[in-house]
Amino acid sequence: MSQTLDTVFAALADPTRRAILAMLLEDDMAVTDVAHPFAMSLAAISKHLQVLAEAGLISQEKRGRVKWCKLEPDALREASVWMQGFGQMDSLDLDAFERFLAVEIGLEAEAEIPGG
Amino acid sequence: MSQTLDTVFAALADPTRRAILAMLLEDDMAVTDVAHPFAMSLAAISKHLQVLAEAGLISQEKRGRVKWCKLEPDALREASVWMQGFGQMDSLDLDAFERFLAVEIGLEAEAEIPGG
DNA sequence: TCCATATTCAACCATCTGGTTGACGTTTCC
DNA sequence: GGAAACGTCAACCAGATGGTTGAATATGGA
Repeated sequence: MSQTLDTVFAALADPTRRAILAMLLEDDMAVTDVAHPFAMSLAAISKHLQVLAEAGLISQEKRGRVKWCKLEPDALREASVWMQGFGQMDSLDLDAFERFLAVEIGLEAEAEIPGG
Repeated sequence: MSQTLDTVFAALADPTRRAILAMLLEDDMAVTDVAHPFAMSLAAISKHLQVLAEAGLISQEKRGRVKWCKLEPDALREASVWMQGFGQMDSLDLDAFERFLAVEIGLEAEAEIPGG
C-alpha cells in the first residue's frame, strides 16, 4: 500500500503520463494510437505505459497483435482518498504515528516523535 | 500549474516526505525536530524539506536560528482537485484536449487525437 | 568572547529516469 | 511464404534524485 502510493504518485508526476491518462478517459486505445500525438518514440511511450500499468492506473490486454490500454481509476482513487483523509486527521495519535512511520519508511521501533 | 502538478506529485512520491507531511499535520516543527525520527542525516531532511517547499506543500519561516516548517495544504488540495475532476470528465472535447496537451507537454499545434 | 546549536552548502557517489536507436518476436494479410 | 504492422527488448546516454560527509554560516547564551 505504501509502495502503491509511491508508484502512483511517481507515475502521476510526469506530464506525458498524465496526458496519456486523459486520453484513455475517452476510450481504450492501442499502444500505437496512444503514441501518435506525442513527439517521442514508440518505445518511450511503451515504457510510460508500463509505469502506468505497474502503478495500477491502467491495464493492458493483448488481442491479436494489438495491445489495448484501459484506464483503471481505482489506484487513482486510492491516492485521492489518501490525500483527502490527510487533511482530516485532527490530532495525531503518537503511537499510531510511530506504527505509521514504521510501515511507511521501514523505520525501527525506536522511532520517537520529537516534542511528543 | 502543470509544473505545479509535476512538483507536487513528485514530492508526494517519496515516503519520507509523506511522513514529514504527516508529522506537520500535528504542529509546526523546527528542521532538527522534523529530522529526529528519521534514520538519515539532517542535510538529507533539509533537502526533503526544500522539495516540499518548492512544491508549495509546506512553508518555512526562520525565527532566530530556528527555521519553522508549516504545512500548506493548498497545493495538496490542488492536486486532489485534479484527481477528483479527472474521473468526472464524461466525454472529451477534442479541441479542448489538444489545447490541454499543448499546455501539459508543450506539444505543437499539429497534435491530433488518434481515433478522434 | 567563546562555545554550542541550528541549518545549509559543496562535493561526491550510486541509482533511477526518460529518452534514443536498432534488433527482435508475433500476428495479420496478400 | 513473405512483407508489413504492432509492440517490446537491450544497450546506451544525459540528467535528476536521494543519500553521504565535512566545512561554513548564523544565532543564542554563558
